[in-house]
Amino acid sequence: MKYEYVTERGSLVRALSNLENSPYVFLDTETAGNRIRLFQLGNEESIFVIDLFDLPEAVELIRELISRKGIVGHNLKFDLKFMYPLEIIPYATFDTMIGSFLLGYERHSLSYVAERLLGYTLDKSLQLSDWSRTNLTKQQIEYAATDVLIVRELFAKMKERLNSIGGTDRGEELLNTRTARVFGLTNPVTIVEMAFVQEVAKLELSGIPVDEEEIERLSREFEKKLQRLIMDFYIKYRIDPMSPKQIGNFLTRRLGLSLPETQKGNLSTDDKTLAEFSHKREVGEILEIRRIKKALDKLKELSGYISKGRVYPDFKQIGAVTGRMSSSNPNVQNIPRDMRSLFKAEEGNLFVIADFSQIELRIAAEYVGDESMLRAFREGKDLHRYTASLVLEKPEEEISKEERQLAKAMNFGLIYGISARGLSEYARSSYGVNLELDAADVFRQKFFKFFHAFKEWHDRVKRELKENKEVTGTTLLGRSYRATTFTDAVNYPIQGTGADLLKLAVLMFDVEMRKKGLEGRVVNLVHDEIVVECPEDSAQEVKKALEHAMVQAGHIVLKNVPVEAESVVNERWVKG
DNA sequence: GAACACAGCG
DNA sequence: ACGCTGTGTTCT
Repeated sequence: MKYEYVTERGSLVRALSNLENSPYVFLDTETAGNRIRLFQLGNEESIFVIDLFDLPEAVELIRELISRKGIVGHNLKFDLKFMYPLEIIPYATFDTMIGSFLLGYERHSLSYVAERLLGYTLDKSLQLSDWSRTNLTKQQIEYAATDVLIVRELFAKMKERLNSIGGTDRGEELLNTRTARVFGLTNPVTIVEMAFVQEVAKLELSGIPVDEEEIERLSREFEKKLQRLIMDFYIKYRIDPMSPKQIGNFLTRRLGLSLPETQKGNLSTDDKTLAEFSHKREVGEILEIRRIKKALDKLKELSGYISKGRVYPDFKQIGAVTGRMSSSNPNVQNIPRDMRSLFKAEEGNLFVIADFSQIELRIAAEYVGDESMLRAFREGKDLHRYTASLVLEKPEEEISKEERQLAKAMNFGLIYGISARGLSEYARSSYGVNLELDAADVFRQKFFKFFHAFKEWHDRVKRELKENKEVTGTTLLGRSYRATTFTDAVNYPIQGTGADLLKLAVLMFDVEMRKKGLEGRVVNLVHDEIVVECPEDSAQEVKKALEHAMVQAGHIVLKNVPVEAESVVNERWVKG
């Protein structure tokens, strides 16, 4: 393999000028301790391994080069998180790991993808070797160069495959972006995901500010409270309230409750099952203990990750096959609504909090082209109320709260692949609406009579699934997935298009902020919601920029239905 | 250590 | 009924 180990100023200058001949460079880094030791940069002909221990001044030159070049690498989030603090910011990004996700491969490590696409077997044992030693071994340097070589070959293959993904007439605007032009990409969702890598790196570097004192105070308070409740419960009943098994037996024997069975034949004691018995003292006590326990778990989770007043979660850019992100360590996408006030902007800053309203239903209406639902959205109707009035055949003004809830269950069922049984179950457990099975079926049929395009869509998916055992779902920006069950097949394009839209909105927000010279950073993303932290003086302008970006993104993805974003400015992460 | 149960979110 | 992650118990 041809590569050059660069440790002197003269060869550095030659190397970097050699890299000028292409709009992008292949890049990898090796880190020692907390910083970058090696920069491996390559083009189609050459690979240079630049040692920052010998050449600290290379940072300036690399910064200048990279600010004008796209970079191609595997899992670039990792490298970018070291590069951003050095103010090395690429002009565009292409990540072969993200490519692997988009092409639906089952694993995404460089070695797996190289094996799968190139037939190579990689030895990664040197990855964890000592990169801080003064003199690196020849093997280490060669190993460092190899990754870039592999990525270079992967890029060509992957780009071709990604560009051959067809099947969308949306997002033509995206062909004019840096990412599309630099790398020659044509599939809109590929363009979005490749550009989005930088957003995820920034998001992780930003972290989220928390009210540390309040979290610690509540932790202590809840800890004490829980200890007491558990102790009292045990003394009274000689039962461990943390054990579902013991609770199941206890409630059956002592209170004579007949509980349904779980998957493994135990007695179910979950919240939904116990809800109807909550008036009984023992059940009430269990539910109270569970409530406190859950809150304490979340407090502990958060407090274990606080560093200088912020938590720094890991975000997976593609955490679900649908393209949604996920968050962990800590998970900041499942914070209980009544605990969100524990997130507090830094002194002098405020949060701007915005979400898309009823976005999945709007997407569904457009996706299947259901004229009656599209019309309802265009007329600004409350869709749940509207559905209730159609199905129950009475004016919208006369729809009760409970009836609206029922219709809401039906509308959601539509997105998840409705069944009469599912509807009946869901209506009861989530909304406390009692609905017999045959009544549910009548409603379901009526529902499909009014939203006829949904009926046709469901039938088409069922038929195709029967014939081919699988159906390829495609989002409005061209993300695709092979579904093997009906519910997956109908849910994927809807949830997936929602993911497309959120990511595009964040990218457009970034552009908007730059254009207006505003300061502010995205600190959390929760599927249809964007949380930004910015200086308090500019919060109103940032709010406008965010709303604008979200609606503009909406116009790119959805052509036949209005998209609405609701936003507030607040010191804490609450909308009220 | 894996599988399950439970609970939080969209 | 769709998509996630964290914690604790229970089973192997």
